[in-house]
Amino acid sequence: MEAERPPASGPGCGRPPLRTAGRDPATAPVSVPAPPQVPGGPAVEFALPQEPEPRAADLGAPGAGAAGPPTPSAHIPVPAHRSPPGKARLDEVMAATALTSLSTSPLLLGAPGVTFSTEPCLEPWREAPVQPPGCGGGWDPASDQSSPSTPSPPLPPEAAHFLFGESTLRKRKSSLQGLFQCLWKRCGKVLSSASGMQRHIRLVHLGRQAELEQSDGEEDFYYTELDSGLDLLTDGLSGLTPGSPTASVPPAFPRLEPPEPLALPSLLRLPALPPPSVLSTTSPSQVCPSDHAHQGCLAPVRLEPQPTPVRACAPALLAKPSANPRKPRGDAKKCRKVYGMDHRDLWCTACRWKKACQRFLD
DNA sequence: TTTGCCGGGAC
DNA sequence: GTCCCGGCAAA
Repeated sequence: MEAERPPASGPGCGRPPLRTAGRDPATAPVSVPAPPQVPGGPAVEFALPQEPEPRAADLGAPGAGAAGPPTPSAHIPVPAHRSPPGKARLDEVMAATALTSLSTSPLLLGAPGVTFSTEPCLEPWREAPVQPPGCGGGWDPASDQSSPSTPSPPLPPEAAHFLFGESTLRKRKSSLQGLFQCLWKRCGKVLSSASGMQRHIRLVHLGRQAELEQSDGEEDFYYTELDSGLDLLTDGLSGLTPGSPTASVPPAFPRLEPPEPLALPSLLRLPALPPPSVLSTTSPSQVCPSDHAHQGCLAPVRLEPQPTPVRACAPALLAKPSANPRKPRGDAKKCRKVYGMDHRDLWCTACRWKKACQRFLD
């Protein structure tokens, strides 16, 4: 009787299988695979693909195995050939950028980047126009159960990095560097100061008055600092320079495009509940290589002047997990199953109390 | 239908 | 604090 207690509170110490094997003649049939969940293997793998995700990625990147070769080293190392760039190289890159972004976003083709004014509205071009007036409010009436406008505090810092960390990082960097390039399509203007660039964007692209000092950082999304930005930029493009310009674009800023053609819903759902473990165990930069469906980590995101989507994702991300904290239910057999109803006294306390099993953790 | 366990109540 | 259980949702 008293021997029972330990395992309940000490997850690591008590391993039931021993007991199971010895004393469970009756329930034996069921308890065969008691150990399966022991290896940490599955847990880790599961982390990323919460849904039939992997397939989406495959679809996006046809058998060519796009994920294979380029991704891993794509965004970190900086090839040597890039060092002596020169203006010509810049122009190339810029041109390619413009071209590619144009080809990937039909929406902007129709509307030369004027539609999204200063409205903080979340992704106006994407969301259905039916959205209620206070578009800042709920993005999806159906799933919006938790407070939409005020994301719950439990935002894992890593997640934040993953989402908008880029912009903040960039800001930090930009204070050190000198050239800033406008990322608006067909623009590519290069200025020497961030403030100048912001003004340029505000005036020329956003149609704002320069007087409106309140730069909410939105402009930051539209330009990039050349030294650092170029690397990322060219990294994204490096693959295409020689041959087909449009070929390798997708990986650059797919963040705006859901991995699946079905688009929006899946995009918003994606973040549903990235097990915190994943986020914490892998640094943002490492996440991508493994699965470029997460392109979120690629800086070039900002290549396209579509600021809001980036942010729009965040609230969705945050809202979801808190909305349904319930665990998916692990595959591990629980005390109930292992010991059976008639050996309830063998269950861990949690199981006895109908709480989450503490002995057979998932 | 079974199972895991959340939420909440009783003690 | 421990203990129990109604009831929900996933399998």
